[in-house]
Amino acid sequence: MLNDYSKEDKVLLAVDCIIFGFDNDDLKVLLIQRNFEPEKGKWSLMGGFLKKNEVLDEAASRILNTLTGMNEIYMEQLYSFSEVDRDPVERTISTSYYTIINIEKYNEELIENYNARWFSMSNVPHLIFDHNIMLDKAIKRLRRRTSINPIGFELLPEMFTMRQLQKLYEAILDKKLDKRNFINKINSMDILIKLDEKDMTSSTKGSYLYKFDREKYDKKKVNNFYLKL
Amino acid sequence: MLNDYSKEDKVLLAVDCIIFGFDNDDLKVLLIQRNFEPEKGKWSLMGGFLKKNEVLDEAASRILNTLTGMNEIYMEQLYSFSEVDRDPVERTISTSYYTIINIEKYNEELIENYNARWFSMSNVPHLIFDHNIMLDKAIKRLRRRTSINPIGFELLPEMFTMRQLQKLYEAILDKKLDKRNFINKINSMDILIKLDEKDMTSSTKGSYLYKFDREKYDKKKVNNFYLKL
DNA sequence: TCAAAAGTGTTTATAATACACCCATGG
DNA sequence: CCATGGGTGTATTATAAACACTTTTGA
Repeated sequence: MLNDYSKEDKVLLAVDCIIFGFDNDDLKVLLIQRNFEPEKGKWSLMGGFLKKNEVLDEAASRILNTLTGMNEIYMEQLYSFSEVDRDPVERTISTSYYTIINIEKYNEELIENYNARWFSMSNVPHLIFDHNIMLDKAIKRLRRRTSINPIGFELLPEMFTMRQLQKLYEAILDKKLDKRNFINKINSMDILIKLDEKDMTSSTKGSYLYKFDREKYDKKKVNNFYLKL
Repeated sequence: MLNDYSKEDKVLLAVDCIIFGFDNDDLKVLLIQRNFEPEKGKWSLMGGFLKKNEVLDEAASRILNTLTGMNEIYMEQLYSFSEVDRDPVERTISTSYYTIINIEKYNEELIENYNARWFSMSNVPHLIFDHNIMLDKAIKRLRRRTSINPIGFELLPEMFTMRQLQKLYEAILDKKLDKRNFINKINSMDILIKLDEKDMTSSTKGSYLYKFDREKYDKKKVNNFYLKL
């Protein structure tokens, strides 16, 4: 008995990227308007096909880079979608990835090439194929993750105020959080450094700036600290 | 601009199944000893290739059925593994699925055809390819899931004692639980029906039998009740 | 001087954990 | 009559949630 790989069916393997962004207020998702068939003119997630010598993580990064010009952004694998007719052209399996990026750091030009636009999560259009399902799964996963692992490093300026951080969490979780409870919680994790500087742009009083303590963060991450919000 | 699918690389897409079982004491995993190349004679997860007109979930069920004869078992997609050289014969992506079954319900004959054996989790051999990594990811996921969603329906006889249920949780989580706290926790979920019958096999006093209240369970499941153990 | 956002602690409620003794029965 | 596993409740601790007033300063 021998496994003869040659008689097995091969398939196309696509990678679709759910790119979340945060603009100080709102959680948004980056969508492209397809200027190619099938479904030309419709909105869609950015995607591409896995190449022969590429692992899925690399493909996801490549696709993110193609659209935004960004590099070295952590992307997390979400799920593999395999409905037989999900792509009308040809049988295609899609492994989806998601990430959340700083909305101000993308490359405008690149985005324009793809007719890309940021959409508020409350205002997402109908997407091609099963992309709405992917997006829905991604936001649920992002919320669950946010409650377990602190996020934010990549999504905020190097220095940020507690208020910005809180707004990020509120945008992801889609609920208001109590200011005092939030600060207590974050402080109890002990992974931020409070700076002497203040950010004066948001109020007359100004608010203290913080930065992440990467070292402490890495040490604690090992045990996956649990953050309930 | 048009997407020409024909110039894209196609790949083999495998599905590997992590089949956990529970034998009243121990959490085990079902492995096969390969009687085919590559890696003939070595231990491995049961797997197969996705067929042209099959979705991944179906492939996973088919593979489980081939090995155990079992049907209609819920399998959960775990992760897609894509290292370029993970399979030495040919580029193969593998989407892994896991499940946990009642160890007494499998079909002996089928299992023998595949030289399959149940291994205690504490005693897993070296597996081919990246299968040890898959297994590790699966057990972690199973543990996390167990803390969030009650499991057990499919893994226990229709009627079971609190002690059996506790042992199942202990086997999955790999830690001892307090008897009284466990019962309180389970009761607070309010998804079990306590029967008048007792199971007399495990002690002289006998212990009450319970069964799942499927209706209540389905109602509550919607909100994903949280069970911390 | 006032509007707008920042900063700050305590109390209450809920959830998790720790813990020990009696019960029933077959051998 | 005793060894074995089954059954039961409370007190303590830890975590989460609710809650309101004062501060600063530029316009």
